[in-house]
Amino acid sequence: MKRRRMIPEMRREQILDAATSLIGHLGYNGFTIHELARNCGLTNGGLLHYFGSKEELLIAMLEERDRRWAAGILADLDLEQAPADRIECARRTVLRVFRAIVARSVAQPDMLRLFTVLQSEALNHEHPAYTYFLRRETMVLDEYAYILDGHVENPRAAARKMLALIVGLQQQWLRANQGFDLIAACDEAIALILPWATAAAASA
Amino acid sequence: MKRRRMIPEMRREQILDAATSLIGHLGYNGFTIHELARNCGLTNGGLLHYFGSKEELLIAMLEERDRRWAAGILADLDLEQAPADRIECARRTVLRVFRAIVARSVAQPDMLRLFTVLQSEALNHEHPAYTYFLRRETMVLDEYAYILDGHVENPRAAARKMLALIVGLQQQWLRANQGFDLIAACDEAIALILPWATAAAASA
Amino acid sequence: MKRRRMIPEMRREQILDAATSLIGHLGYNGFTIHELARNCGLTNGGLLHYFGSKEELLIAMLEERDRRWAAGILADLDLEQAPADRIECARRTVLRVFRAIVARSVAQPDMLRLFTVLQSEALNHEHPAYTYFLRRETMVLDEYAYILDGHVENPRAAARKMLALIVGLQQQWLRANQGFDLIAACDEAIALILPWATAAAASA
Amino acid sequence: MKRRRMIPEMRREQILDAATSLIGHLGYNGFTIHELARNCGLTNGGLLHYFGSKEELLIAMLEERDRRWAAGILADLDLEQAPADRIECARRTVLRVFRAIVARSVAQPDMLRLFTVLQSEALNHEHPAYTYFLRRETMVLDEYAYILDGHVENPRAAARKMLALIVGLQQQWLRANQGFDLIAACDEAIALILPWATAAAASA
DNA sequence: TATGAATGAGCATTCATTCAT
DNA sequence: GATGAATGAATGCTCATTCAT
Repeated sequence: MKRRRMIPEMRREQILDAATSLIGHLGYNGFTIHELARNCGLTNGGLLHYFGSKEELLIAMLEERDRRWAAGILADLDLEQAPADRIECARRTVLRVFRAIVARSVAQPDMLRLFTVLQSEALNHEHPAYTYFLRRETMVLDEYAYILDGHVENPRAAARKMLALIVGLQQQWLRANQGFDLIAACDEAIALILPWATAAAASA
Repeated sequence: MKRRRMIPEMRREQILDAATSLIGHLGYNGFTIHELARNCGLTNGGLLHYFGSKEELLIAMLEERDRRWAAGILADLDLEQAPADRIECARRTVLRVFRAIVARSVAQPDMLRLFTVLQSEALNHEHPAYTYFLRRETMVLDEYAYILDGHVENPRAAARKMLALIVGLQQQWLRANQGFDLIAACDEAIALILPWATAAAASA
Repeated sequence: MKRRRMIPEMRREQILDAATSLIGHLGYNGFTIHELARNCGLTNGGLLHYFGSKEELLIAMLEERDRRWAAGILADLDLEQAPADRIECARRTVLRVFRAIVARSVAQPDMLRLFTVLQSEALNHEHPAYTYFLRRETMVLDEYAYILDGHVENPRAAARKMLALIVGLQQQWLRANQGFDLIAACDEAIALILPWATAAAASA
Repeated sequence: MKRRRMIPEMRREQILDAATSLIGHLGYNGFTIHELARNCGLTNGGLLHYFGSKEELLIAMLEERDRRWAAGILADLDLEQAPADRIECARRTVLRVFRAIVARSVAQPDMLRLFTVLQSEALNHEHPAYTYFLRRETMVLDEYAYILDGHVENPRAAARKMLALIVGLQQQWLRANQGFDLIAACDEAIALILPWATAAAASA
């Protein structure tokens, strides 16, 4: 067989792309190094040349994808109309942030799938990504609470509900094969937590 | 080793109990027939004597557990103070139903775990429980919408949000190692969707 | 393929026989579970049904073969002309013991090979049989010293030399493809350490 | 990573040093090109640039080390007090030769280890060093017999025993973690074969 | 001279499943 | 009703080797 050498960075990218889709569908326990390698047009060992083991691959991918995910959300925010200060939490900004989060999921459903599937699989203490998602959830809740501060009575509790709504609706959306308008559904959900949002949304 | 013959029904029960816990932690892809058999004190082949294959076991267990789950919720409702008619959808009844659903999760966290883990794993079309959870979600949403009918503007959309909130908070609760008051959190969440619930709850 | 079920004890025996030869030729690092299984007419997993892992197989085999080896030597001693008491260390008995040891190697060269190859491979601390052979050598030296006590000036030092001679000559004999008379060579060697042996041998 | 270019001869030397230790501990089957390369601070392919394959490396190393080994022994002999003629086999010379051989093992235990481990591993006909050690043993026995000629009754048989004693005691010494005086033990052993050695040693 | 991407074969081990007992 | 011997496919990973750079 021909030996197709690729620029390492592109190869890594290719592998992470394929892994995102594969793990997003089959989970960490369900996918195999072999199939991932095949999807990338190389052999078993060739793939492990980049990521020493299945577990390392998972962690490396999660971190890489998470960075990109966050960057994507921030980019969307800047693109639309950047606020002078991201921390300036005017009502419009708060809304725009949560909408950007949801919009990202719609724009990249395979990445949404990845996080959705792994997040549940990683409820188990022995799962290699258990710690990762434990920390991530804490961070996200902190972030949400921070953003909501000043806009609701109990920011921590509101953050929990906001995250629950988004996560729950996303999961329904995936199961329904993306068969309803996730952004609209989330908009309504956000309006539950931020009552003034309805009016703001109308004017947006 | 001693050959401990058991009454078939008890054996089945024992296997399903063990499977609930094991699959709840490791998922369908993550658990092995061998470990399940070991947990039940019998061998590989002995277990498959009851359920012909891993897949059959999964489906049989899901149906059995689902029945029991629903029965448990109904029982809780009757126990407290059964309404003359389950379909009589007075405000108090609506509240009691959703509270009973959440209370069940708190009472049997291993079963909650089972559904939570499988529901995400089964997002994949090829997963043996894909169809099962697709139907289940449809049914649950129908049921929720039916219950909420007359109490909210858009029952279908409200059902989506209600389910999202419950599912999302349950997942957080499991990840946080049951470290917050799920019932209280859900009560607040329910109150978001049913604004009159706060007052009702206070009087309850 | 036909499923040839064997009586477990016979299968174990068959596997240990095949393993003795295979490991004796290739060492622990050199042989593969697959080839051993093939030699026994069963598959990879079928073999590991008996011995859970390569390492377990090695240890189990060593212990089993060692027992049999010692039993063989004792049997030879009894057969020829059993002394009233094995511990009665008259000159003739001492001679007969060492001769029986060597005779055993000649009678079962594949087992000699096994011990010879593993003993050197296991000089490494990380080798799974390192501890085994460390203990074994200590025991053998103790035993030799015990037997030689009263017949030489320094029994411990004599035991070292006796063992060195036997081990060294056996290795030469294996490399020479059994091309010289090991028993004669060892007899001469024994006579070096037990000077009265020559006369005794002549009269035996 | 920095590409540290070295003078080829030094690199070869470095590799052979590392290989001596690694193979001495793990054997030919047990060591890996990768680990050897890592020990030398270069990569897999970089190492094979010097020795085309694992097998070639082994043979090259054996020959190189053997030369050095013999040279070391001769050097030791010359250093002490060179006899006019190495072949002048006066009693003192014979003693000094065998002592030099043993002393070399004590001075370079990693090289002793190398030969000890490989010698047993190479009992197998398929081993890449089989022929090498077969020839080597023949040569050594010839040499020993030549040296012993005139000093014992049967030089060939005495050579066998002498080699067996040295090899056997060396192996014990390695297993005992060098926990006894090998030189003293060998001196005694030599005295078994050359009875006049005791007196000679006393006078030396 | 050396790197490191990639192969292809092979490794010990695991797993769901079958089936004679 | 249950055991446990055995299969056959698969799994993650390792290894010696090749070769473009």
